[in-house]
Amino acid sequence: MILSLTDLSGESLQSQIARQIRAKVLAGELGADDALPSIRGLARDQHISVITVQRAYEALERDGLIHSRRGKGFFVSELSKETKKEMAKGRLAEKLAPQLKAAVAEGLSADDISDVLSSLMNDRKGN
Amino acid sequence: MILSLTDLSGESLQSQIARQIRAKVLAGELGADDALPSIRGLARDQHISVITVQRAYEALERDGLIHSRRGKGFFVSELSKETKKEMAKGRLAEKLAPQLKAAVAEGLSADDISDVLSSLMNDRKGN
DNA sequence: CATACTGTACACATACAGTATATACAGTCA
DNA sequence: TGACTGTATATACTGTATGTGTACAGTATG
Repeated sequence: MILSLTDLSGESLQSQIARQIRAKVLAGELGADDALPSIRGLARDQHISVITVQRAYEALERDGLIHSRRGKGFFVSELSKETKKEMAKGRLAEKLAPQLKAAVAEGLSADDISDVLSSLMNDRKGN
Repeated sequence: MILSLTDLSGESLQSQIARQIRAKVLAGELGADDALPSIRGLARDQHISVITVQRAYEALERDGLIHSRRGKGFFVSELSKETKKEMAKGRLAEKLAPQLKAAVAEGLSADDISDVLSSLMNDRKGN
C-alpha cells in the first residue's frame, strides 16, 4: 500500500488518504478482503496522527468500501465490478454538477463545455 | 443586483458573493462600468459583515473582473466577449481537471466520463 | 464648508475544521 | 503474556471564515 501525501496541496491529509485508497478499491487494484494498513502502522509510516488515519478510514467505511474487524484490522469490502463503476460515476456526477451549473451561469454553452472536456481528456493522454 | 445567500450550502459567504457576481459579469448580465452595490450597502442588505463583502470584492478584483474607485465604489471592468468566454472556460478547466484525474484513477474510461457529462447536461435542460 | 456617502486598513474576538498528543479499553493471535 | 489490532475520549494548537469596531481618506452634494 503506497500512498503519497503532501502538506502543500490544500487538500486535507484525511481527504488525500481516503481519495487514494478509494481509487485503488474502485479501480480493482485492491480486491475483496485485502487488508489495509493498520491505522497505527500507517500513521507511523506517514509521520501523521492516528486520528487522521482513523477519520479517513471512517469515511471509506461510511461509503461501504471497507469494513473493520476489531483486533484484526481494516479490510476491503466485496463489491461487484458494476457496483464499483456506478459508485465512481455517481461520485463524478455529484462533483461535476455544481461546476457545470456555474459554467452555464457564466455564459458557457453545452458545446463550450464539451470543448473544455475534450481538451482536458486529450491533455491526459500525454501523461 | 440580486444575490441569494444561504448559510446551509457549506460554501462560504464570501465565495457565494464572488461566484454570483462573477457569473453576472462573465455572462454579460452586468456590463462595463456598471456600479456594484457598495460594500456597506450590500453588507446591510444581506445582514452580513462589511469585511465579508470586501473580501469577496477583493477576489473579483484580483481576477480582473471589477475595479474600485476610492470614494465612489466598485465597477465592472471592460472585458471583450472573447476574454470573458476564455475566462469562463479557463475556470471550468481548472476545476474539472482534478476531478477527471480522480475519475480516471477510480477506473472510469473516457466514455464513462462522457456518459456522466451527457446525463448531467440532459438533466439541466429540465430546469 | 458640512454632511453623508464611498473604499481602505487595521485590531480583536468567535466558531469550526483539521490535525495532533495522550490515555484507556477491548478484541486477536502467536 | 505480549504485541499487535480497532474504539473511544479528552485536550490543545493552527488556520480559515466570519464577525464587530474604529479610524482614515477620497467623492459628491446641498
